[in-house]
Amino acid sequence: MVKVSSGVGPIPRATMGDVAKRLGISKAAVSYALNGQPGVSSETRMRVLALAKELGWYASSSARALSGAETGVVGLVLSRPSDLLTIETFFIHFLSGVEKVLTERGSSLLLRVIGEHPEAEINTYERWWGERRVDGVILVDERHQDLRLSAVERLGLPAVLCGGPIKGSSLPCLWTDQGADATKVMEYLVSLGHGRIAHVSGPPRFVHERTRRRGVRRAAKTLGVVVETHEAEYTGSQAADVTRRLLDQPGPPTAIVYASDVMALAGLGVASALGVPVPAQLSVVSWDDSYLTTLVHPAVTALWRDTPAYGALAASMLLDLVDGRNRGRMQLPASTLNVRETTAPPA
Amino acid sequence: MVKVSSGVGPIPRATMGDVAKRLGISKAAVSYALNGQPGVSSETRMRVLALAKELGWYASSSARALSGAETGVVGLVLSRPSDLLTIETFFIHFLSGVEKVLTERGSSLLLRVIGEHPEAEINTYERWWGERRVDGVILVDERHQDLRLSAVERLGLPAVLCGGPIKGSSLPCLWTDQGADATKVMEYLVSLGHGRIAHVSGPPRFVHERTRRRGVRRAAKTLGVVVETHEAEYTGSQAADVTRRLLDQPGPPTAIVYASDVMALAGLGVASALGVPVPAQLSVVSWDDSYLTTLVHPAVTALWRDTPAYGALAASMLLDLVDGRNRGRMQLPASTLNVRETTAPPA
DNA sequence: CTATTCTACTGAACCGGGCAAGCGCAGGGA
DNA sequence: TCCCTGCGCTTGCCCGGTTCAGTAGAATAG
Repeated sequence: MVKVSSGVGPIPRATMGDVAKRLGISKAAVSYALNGQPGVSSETRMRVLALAKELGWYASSSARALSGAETGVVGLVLSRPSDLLTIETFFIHFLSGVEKVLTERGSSLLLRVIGEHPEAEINTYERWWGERRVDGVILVDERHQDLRLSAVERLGLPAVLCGGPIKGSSLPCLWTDQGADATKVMEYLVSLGHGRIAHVSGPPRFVHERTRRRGVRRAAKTLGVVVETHEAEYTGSQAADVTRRLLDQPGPPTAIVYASDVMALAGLGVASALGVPVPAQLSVVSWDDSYLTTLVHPAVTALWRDTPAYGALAASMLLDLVDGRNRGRMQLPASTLNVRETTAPPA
Repeated sequence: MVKVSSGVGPIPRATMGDVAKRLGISKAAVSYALNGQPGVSSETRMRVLALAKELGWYASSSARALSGAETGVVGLVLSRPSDLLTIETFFIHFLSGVEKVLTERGSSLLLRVIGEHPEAEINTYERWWGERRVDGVILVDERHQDLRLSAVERLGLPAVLCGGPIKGSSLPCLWTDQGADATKVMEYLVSLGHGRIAHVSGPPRFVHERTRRRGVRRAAKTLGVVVETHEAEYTGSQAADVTRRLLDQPGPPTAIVYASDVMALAGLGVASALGVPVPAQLSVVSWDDSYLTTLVHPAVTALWRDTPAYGALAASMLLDLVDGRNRGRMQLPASTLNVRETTAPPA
C-alpha cells in the first residue's frame, strides 16, 4: 500500500477485526451488527455501530466482492474515435442519467473510452467479467450484426442493450421508436409544403441510422414526396460537405433533416456561407436536440427526447437484471418535435 | 453470484486453484508462473500459461486487491450541476486523455457525476478510500478555499490537483499559465486597435477564473487600455444576458472575451440578433477552443490548449504518485491563439 | 565422499469480510 | 428435576489471490 507522503499521516483504515478487538467480541458479531442481521443484542449492535462510525470504518469492497457478493460496479464502454466522441452531447446527457440511478442504488460506473474496435470492446467485457470487476454492462450504439450480443451471452455477463428489439435473445433492451419519429418529422415538413427533402444520416453501421432511414423512406412513400438519404460520419465537416453538394446541384432540396445537432449546425454554417437564407429558402431540422440548437441564430428545429431518462432507465434495468429481475424489452416514449426558427414553408 | 438467465449457460470462471489442480501442482507455483516470478521451471511456466489461456483465466481483481496490491482503479468526480456539465466540451476531451493513459497502464476509471455539493464530493472520496475502491483520485475544477485538498491529505488518499500551484502542500498539481494566456489575448486585441474591451468570465468560485481575471486586469494596465470583467455562469443564457447589456449601453465595447466556447457562441447569437456585425463592429474571442468554434459562421477566434494532453498528464502523474513517485508541480505549455473570423480592427 | 548451494517446488498463513455450525446459558413447560 | 427452545455469541472455514518459510533432490565445490 503506497501512501501519499504528506505532512500529516494518513488515517489507518479500520477493519472489522479492529472493531471486534476494541470491543472484545468476535468478528462475526461485528459483521452481524453492521449488516443488520439477527444474532446480536441491540445493545451490542449499538456499540458496534458507534465504534465503526468513530473509526470511519467502511467495508472493503474487495473483501465483500471476494466472498461472493456483487461488486457494486457497472461498466460502460464508449467505443468511438475520440474526436467523434467529443461531438456527441448525447453521451454526457446519457451518462448523467445513468449516474443518477447508480448513485441512488449504491453502485458506481466504470468507464472506458476506446477507439472503434469491436474486438477491443469485447475484450474489455471479457476482462471485466473475468476479473470480477463489474456486475454487468450497458451496451450503447447498437451496430449492424453486433458481435457484442453473443459475446455477453457467451460470458454470462449481465447486460442491457440500448437498441433493439432483438429477436431470439432474452437480453433486456430499450429503444426509441425511430419510425414514429421519422413520420413526425416528415409529416411536419410536408404540412409546411416541402416536397424535395434531403436526409443527411449518420453512418449505416449503427442500427438506429438504418431504422431512421427506413422510417423516412416509408413516410415519404405514404406522403407522396421525394426523399434522398445521404450518409455521413457524425462530424461537422462531413455534414458540411454533403450540404454543399446538395445546395450546389440544380433543383436543391427545400428542407434538410440532419442526424445530429452538430451536423445541423454545420449545415447552417454552409447555408450562411453560400448566402442561402434559412428558413426562407431552406428549412433545417435536427434529429437530435441539445443546448446547441438554441444557442445559434436562427435556433434549430429539432426532435427532442429525454436522454438522461434513457440513461436512467438503462441503468435501472441493468441493476434489476443483476438482482435477478429481467425487465425484458421496453420502448421509450416518442420524441417531441421542438419547432424553432429554421423551418418555414418553402419559397 | 447472480447469473443472467440466458439460454446458454455462462462459462464458469476459472481460478488459480483450478489451474493448479488440473496440472497437479500447487497454487503458489501457478501464481509464480503467471506473475513472471522466479521459482518455477520454464517448462512448468509454459504449461501454466497455456492452460490459463485455454481456460480464459483472469486474476480476480478483488482477490488481488485484498492481498495488499493496488486496485488498478482511479477515481474522478465531476461536481457540477448536470445541465452545466453538458455544456463543457472540456471534460470529455480531458476524460479521453485520462482514459488513454489509464488504459496504457492497465488501470480504469471510476466516474461519479454529482451536483455541486462540496461535501458530497468529499464523502465520495472518503467512501472510495475507505472501501479500498480506488488507488487515487484526480481533482478537477480547483475552487476558492478548496476543502478537498485537506480532505485527501487527511485521508492519505493519493491525489493530483488540476490547478494550483498550491503553497504548503506536497500534493502534485498541474496548471496552465492563465496570466500568460491573458496577456496573449489582450496584446492581440490591443494590436488590432481595440481600446474598450469586455471580459465575460465564469464564476469566481473557480480559481482559474480568478487567475484569468487578475491576468486580464494586469495586462490591461500594462497596455493602457480599459477592461471590465463581468461574471456569469457557464451557460449560454447568462452569457447572452451579459452580452445584451454590454451592447445596449452607450459606448459599447469593441471586443468581448468570453470564458468558454459556449458563452462565445451565445454572444455571437445575441450580436446577430441585435444586428451588430461581427467582426466589423464587434470582435469576439473565446478563452476555450473546441470544434464548436469552427462549426459556426463566422468561425470564432479562440485560445487553444491540448486538453487531452492535460488529462493524460494528470493521469500519469497520479499513477506515478500511486507507485511512490511524486512528480511535484508541473506547468502546462501556454495556449495558442487560433485567429479566425470573429476578430478585426474596430470600426 | 561429504558439505554446500541452488532449483523447483509445496504448505500454510494472510488479506477482510460473510456465513454455517456449534455452544453456553437463561427461561419456560412438563 | 429434566428437557426443550432460543438468544447471543464464538469458532472456523470460505472466497482467490500473494507471499514467506520451508524441503526434497540435483548440481557443484572442496
